[in-house]
Amino acid sequence: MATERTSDKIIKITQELIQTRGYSAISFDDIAVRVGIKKPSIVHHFANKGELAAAVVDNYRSMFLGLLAQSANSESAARNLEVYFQPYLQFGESGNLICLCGALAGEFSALPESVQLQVSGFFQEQHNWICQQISLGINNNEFATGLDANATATWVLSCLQGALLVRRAGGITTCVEDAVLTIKNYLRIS
Amino acid sequence: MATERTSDKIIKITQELIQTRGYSAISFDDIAVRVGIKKPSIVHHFANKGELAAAVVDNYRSMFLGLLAQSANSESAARNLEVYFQPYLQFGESGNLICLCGALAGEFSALPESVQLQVSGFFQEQHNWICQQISLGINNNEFATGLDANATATWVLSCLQGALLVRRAGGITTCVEDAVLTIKNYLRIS
DNA sequence: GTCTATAACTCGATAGAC
DNA sequence: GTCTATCGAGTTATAGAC
Repeated sequence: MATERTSDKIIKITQELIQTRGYSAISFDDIAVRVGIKKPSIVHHFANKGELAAAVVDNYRSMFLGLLAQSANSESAARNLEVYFQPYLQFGESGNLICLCGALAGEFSALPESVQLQVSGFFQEQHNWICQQISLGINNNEFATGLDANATATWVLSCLQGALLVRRAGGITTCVEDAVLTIKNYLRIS
Repeated sequence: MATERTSDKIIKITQELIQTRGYSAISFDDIAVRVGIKKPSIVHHFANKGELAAAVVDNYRSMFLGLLAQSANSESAARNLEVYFQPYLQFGESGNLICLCGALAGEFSALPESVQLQVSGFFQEQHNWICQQISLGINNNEFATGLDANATATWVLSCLQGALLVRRAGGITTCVEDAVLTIKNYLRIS
């Protein structure tokens, strides 16, 4: 395996730091120490903090969509949603990780505009993807009848994001599993 | 009406700032300018930034519980939950406010311990209150049978918190209303 | 591509006058 | 209780050597 590129290491470490501590609370030094370089080397790869954060979110979005394109492309909406739940369940198991964009959403007004746009884009594309799956499940007769695909999709996204928040800050360990079970119950997935 | 005390003004302004920008991104100067005083005057009322934030959350918890004790003490769980939804719906309508503790949860690991304890306490007492209402509604035959009160309560809290996040950061304006409607559907409140 | 050194700034917090 | 003045630490970002 080729040695990981420095810029990729920076992105990976920064993502983890934002997921635990947020954007405003982390510094170039926090990142540099963990990557094993010095502060100015980060600026060589990313012009400033905002550009770095925007690149981190952009990478996260690609990863997320890539996973879905690869593993959630079956004709069963229920099976596709099962894949979708996995990252949330994994973050939940970690105990102190929340969704990257959920963390950034908490301090939204304090973010540089380029980061705000990336975060908004994440939520919108997630919403679109879920919406497509709900529609598929309704047409397939996999899900309960009479569902509003759009409203159901916003709700699914909301309760997964919120579950990670409440799990970590409230110490309520079953949050994500409870959210997933409730979603399945509501959609009538056995 | 008596003139508002400076310490109360500081708490009120700080709450709004955290709800929009988070904890790490705001400074004593941001607060002082809005209150109409200078930085050092804040330290006269609150020894340091952590103590101020802890006081803000403490005040928020009292306000929230006070509202519930006053307006949500009927024998109908459905009616009590209706009161509970109001602050979330109001934050949602504002467009850029989220729950104070939802904002703080996003940067949880970066908070001073005294603030973390307050935030954890908020989520736990909210969870307890909702849990009591769900149990009441089950015993009253107001809600669907077979509900797990504890898991349902975590889910209700999660999806309201998440709805505020997704609403603001994703620009999806119907989020909170969708969450409330879905909760009612799930519990079988007409 | 990484480093040392440092500029320019902002932060939380303190000292002490009024 | 509020102020001016300031400290010391930490911040992003830059300059320039290697």
